[in-house]
Amino acid sequence: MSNEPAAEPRWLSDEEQFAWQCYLHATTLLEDHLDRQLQRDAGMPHVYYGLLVQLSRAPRRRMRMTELAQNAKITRSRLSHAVARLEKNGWVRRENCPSDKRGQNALLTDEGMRVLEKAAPGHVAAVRSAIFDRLSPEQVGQLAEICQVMTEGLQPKGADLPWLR
Amino acid sequence: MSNEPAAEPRWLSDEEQFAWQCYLHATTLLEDHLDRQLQRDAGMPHVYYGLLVQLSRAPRRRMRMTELAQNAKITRSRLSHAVARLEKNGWVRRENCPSDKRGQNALLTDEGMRVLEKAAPGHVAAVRSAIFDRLSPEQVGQLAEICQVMTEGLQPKGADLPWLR
DNA sequence: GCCATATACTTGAAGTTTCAAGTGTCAGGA
DNA sequence: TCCTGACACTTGAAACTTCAAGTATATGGC
Repeated sequence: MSNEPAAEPRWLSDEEQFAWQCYLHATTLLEDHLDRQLQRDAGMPHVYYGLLVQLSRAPRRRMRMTELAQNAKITRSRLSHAVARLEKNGWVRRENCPSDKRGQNALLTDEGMRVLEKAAPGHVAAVRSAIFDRLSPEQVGQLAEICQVMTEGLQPKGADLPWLR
Repeated sequence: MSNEPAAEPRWLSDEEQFAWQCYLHATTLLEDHLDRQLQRDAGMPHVYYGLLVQLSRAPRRRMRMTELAQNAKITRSRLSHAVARLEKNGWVRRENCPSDKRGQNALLTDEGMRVLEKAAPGHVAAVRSAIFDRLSPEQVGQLAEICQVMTEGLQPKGADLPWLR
């Protein structure tokens, strides 16, 4: 009968509102902190660093663009721009995908690997001191569980079709 | 004796690494989701919406720029640009602070209030369906606790001195 | 083979954020 | 009073992200 955004919105309870505020503060402060740390120590923002990490873990240090974007949870467009920048730095290179002429692989160069290895200790230290050195093992488990639930809600079933917009 | 970034970095354990991955995925997907939802339904990104919310809750719907920036956990510079944009939309106005000629108040206009009220239900619904409708009450408490701990680590003691860079 | 549609990726412009540098005001002491 | 340094905020340029549109290849009928 009705197709509207809900007759009466269910507002957040006090507990929920509080948790939401805490969440927003913590996540923005952390992202900010990591961005600054990496920009200072490695010359790139956090997301770009994440891309290098993904590539470093991939089979031959290379990955299809779309797969990389999916793993990093960013749009293809954003990845295109990011790789363009990383390529300019000489940390990543593109190569044509042999099996699909539409496709491109992004691959981590030796220099990119060096940059990554150089930046990693500082980055881990930052993540540690912000989170894992402060939480109990139970809390780490709780955090993982909570985030998994959230991800499920945001990334429907098959998670392939309306992929990110 | 040594002043280096740590002789041997303590890497993350498997559990920690897993939790970290979950965290990154969940937070980027959520921020993305909310940005799109609000951009579509209210014509502004999530952070800007947060600013309007803060103002709507302030005494006379107005607040000093610095205080607003602190509450929202963003830099003053970012706030300046954001308010400039919101002002152009007619949702916020600036006024000189009577007691301090250096200061400015940002204040929510009636139109800004209307936009906010119109957007709020959809936003709450989005937050709900992504988080609070999926977590148990215990998990909500755990999340708040975890985020509080993180925030403490990122926002030192007095939290006023080296305030955000 | 040919067509329609889907997929893989790129591009340019507009919007947002960061960074460094700038203006003007305040507060305390010489 | 006149400094000096701190504070409140702004500004412009560069970097990054988003959005919509574009190119090229693949795939599944017909």
